[in-house]
Amino acid sequence: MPRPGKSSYSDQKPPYSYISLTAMAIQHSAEKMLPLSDIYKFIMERFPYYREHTQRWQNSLRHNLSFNDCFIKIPRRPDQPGKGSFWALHPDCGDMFENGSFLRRRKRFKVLRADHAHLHAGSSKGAPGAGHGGAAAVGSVGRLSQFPPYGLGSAAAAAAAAAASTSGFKHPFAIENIIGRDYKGVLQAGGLPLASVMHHLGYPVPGQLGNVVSSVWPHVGVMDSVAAAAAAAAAAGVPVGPEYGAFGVPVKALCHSASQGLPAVPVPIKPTPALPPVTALPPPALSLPAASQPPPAPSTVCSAAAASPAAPLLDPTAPSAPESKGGPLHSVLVHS
DNA sequence: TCATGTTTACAAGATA
DNA sequence: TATCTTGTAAACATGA
Repeated sequence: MPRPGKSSYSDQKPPYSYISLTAMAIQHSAEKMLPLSDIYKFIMERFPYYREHTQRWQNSLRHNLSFNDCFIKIPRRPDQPGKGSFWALHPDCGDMFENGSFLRRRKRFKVLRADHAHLHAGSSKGAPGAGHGGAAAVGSVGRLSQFPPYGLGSAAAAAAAAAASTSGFKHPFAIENIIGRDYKGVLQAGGLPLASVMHHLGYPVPGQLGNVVSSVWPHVGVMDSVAAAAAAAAAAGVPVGPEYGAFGVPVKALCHSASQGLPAVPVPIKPTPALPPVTALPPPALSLPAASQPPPAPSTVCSAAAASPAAPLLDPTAPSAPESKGGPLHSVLVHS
């Protein structure tokens, strides 16, 4: 692992996979979604290594976006002209990484087709077994393309949080996963709104969470996603209410997937070597003004999901038909 | 035309 | 050794 510099890995290739880099960029954004060009920009700004050979790595990155279920494509709103769609993290892409280690996922996030038709539509894609290693290539990513062209934004985070609260699911980029074992006591004095936000979400708030995130992802600021997204949504005049998340996404639908559908099922594999102590990592290269973020309106939260009992983990009757990124979906974490 | 997005294919390294 | 994840390349389609 290259020795990080003051704020970047200089010209060395960062030890992060494209999935991690993309997730960083998305999480760093206020709305928790970015167009492809901004993902490029984020990576190039923070990792000089990626200022060269752009064709190569950008092609790889696009491949990852399309291929990996943990990324979802969100159509632009009519008032957001521009090329390409927004990309966000799938609400259910939980626990892909082990204990917040982003160097290599412990399992691949996969979305099964079943009861998530409301979440995903569009063309089915991804011939099973093709590409990336035969059986590994069971790509079936959810697309939100049948959603009105609103952003997913914090709705994804909200759904993820709701899922976490109801099924023990943890978003891989959720603070709990990212900070892993080291969160205790770190954020006590942070005063960040995150805890209150998580509380609003029904998220199990351990009492002290915070910008430890920036220690694990030194190039990313605090991921106060929900608060930031809700604030951004409010500022943007996006419909926010019981039916819609901060960006107009029908949260009910999203939360349905979390509470009644099949949440991501982390499959324990093995004990994970602990991450290097966070103190060994460089200071964050950037930080978000998270401490000044107001808490989101509770109405953006999928309270139904939060209040519902734990969802059934698996539906044995669910069809196991060839999967693709379109169509009804279950979210599972695949490991064999 | 170019950026974006999808899909297939192969190779290397890690892991069970 | 088999499987899985990741990286890379390339062909192709689509839309601004």
